[in-house]
Amino acid sequence: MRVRCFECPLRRRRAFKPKTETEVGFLDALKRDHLSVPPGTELIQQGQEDADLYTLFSGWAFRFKTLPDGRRQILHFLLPGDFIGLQGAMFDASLHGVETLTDAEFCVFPRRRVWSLFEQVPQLAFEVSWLGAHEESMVDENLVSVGLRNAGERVAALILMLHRRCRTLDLVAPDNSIPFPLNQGHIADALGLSLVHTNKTIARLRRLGLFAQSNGRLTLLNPKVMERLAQYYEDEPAPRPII
Amino acid sequence: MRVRCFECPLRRRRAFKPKTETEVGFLDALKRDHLSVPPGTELIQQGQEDADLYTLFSGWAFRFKTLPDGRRQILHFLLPGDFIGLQGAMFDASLHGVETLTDAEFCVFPRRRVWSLFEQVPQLAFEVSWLGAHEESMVDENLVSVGLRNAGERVAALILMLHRRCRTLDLVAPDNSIPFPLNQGHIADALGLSLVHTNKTIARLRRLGLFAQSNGRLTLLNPKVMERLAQYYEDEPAPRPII
DNA sequence: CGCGGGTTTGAGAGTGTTCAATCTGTGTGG
DNA sequence: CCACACAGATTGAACACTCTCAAACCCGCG
Repeated sequence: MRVRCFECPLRRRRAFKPKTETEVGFLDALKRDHLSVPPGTELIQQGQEDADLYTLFSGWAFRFKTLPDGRRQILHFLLPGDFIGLQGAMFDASLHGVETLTDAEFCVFPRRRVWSLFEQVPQLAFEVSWLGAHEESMVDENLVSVGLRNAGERVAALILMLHRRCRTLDLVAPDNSIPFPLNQGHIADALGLSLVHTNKTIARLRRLGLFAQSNGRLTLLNPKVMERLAQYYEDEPAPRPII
Repeated sequence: MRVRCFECPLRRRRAFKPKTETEVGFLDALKRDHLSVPPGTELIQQGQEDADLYTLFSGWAFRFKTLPDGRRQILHFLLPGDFIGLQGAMFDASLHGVETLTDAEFCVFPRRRVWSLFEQVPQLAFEVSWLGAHEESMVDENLVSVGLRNAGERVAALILMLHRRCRTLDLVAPDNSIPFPLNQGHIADALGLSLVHTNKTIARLRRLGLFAQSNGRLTLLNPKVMERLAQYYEDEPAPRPII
């Protein structure tokens, strides 16, 4: 079922900067479709040449690359409000794939019309660039984890980052828990660790009482120690654009 | 000494897309300064709040982040034509530092005026976004290296990537050598390896006859084997924008 | 009840790290 | 011209972290 940008409930959350009527009108005209897919759907395939642009409306997904021999690296995780496919729209082919972790909905924008956005609504073009720069900063952060931190620190940093992102989206429950649809394979592929070692590391941190997991949710039990362990500190971000 | 955009020799190289007179005129008006600095200069500091935007006009540099305890991760290397500081201009503070590897020159653009570029010259705004997306794709690639490849594969992939980038800039000499201002510390910090292990890995690949180094240059001796080792294959890129 | 995906555990083999020294080439001051 | 300082490159050895292989285990589902 179609969701009109005028009534978009996502945009209204306090995480996002408000838009003018004109901007919303333009986006509503630009939006080609509203897509619902199950977990494990490959929204964009690595190498795909005609990938459209999307905003993740609900659910979780991730961006990844695979090597010829099949090894997979998860580049970063996508949460509601994230803009998807800018690289694909700029280059001939998408250099990465995108796959859903949960049931997910997407707003679909035709790739042909990106240029019209730059031409006609500079404010939206600026926000697209902002989102691109923001995505890059998250990849930067992941690269720091994988390049500099050991297994325990990486797991801690990943969980803290996801928890912080959920906080800005008001997805944190009163008991400090967040939805957590990743399995250990995803975590391993995101952190550049083997599945077995990821498992043992998670078990160790859990035994240390840093966090707990149950029925698809993760509860932060000791953020202080986690932050010290991962050397990960970040303040509350200001409201961000949404396309 | 000031270099006017009208006479910019860099832009004329075949690596870069041509610009209209209007675009060049706008950029020439936007350009505030032409900066020359020695090797090891910190052009942008991590956390700096008023960082301007730059185009690397000549020389090499790199973008990096450091953890509170001093460990440093190099995010990616900058070559002539690369656009610097978009993240810094979009956010309150720059989340990374930028440091030169060689004598280098930069075209300086005031951060206040980014918006005017989006507002007045959509084509340039589009190209700024293109460059941002392109930079992200390079960080993606590095993350794949650090997350998935072992030491030998990482070194091979890094050298192949730098060689390919030099090729597009016509920096490859007839003997297949490129300028190579990185020391082993930089390589280690870029690849997430210790200095000692980086040294031993480089020595091994050199003994295998894959490449050679002498007086600040690196010669690719066996690209085929390198590509197979690193599983790194990439075709010649199309001309790209330059700001 | 059996299957499959995801999780857990143990053990041995490596890859990569740390510590500590040595070596080399270059530049500086006497 | 030599002594010395210094940064970067190199080497060896012991140790630690992470990987691979192999096997169980758990749980929801047909």
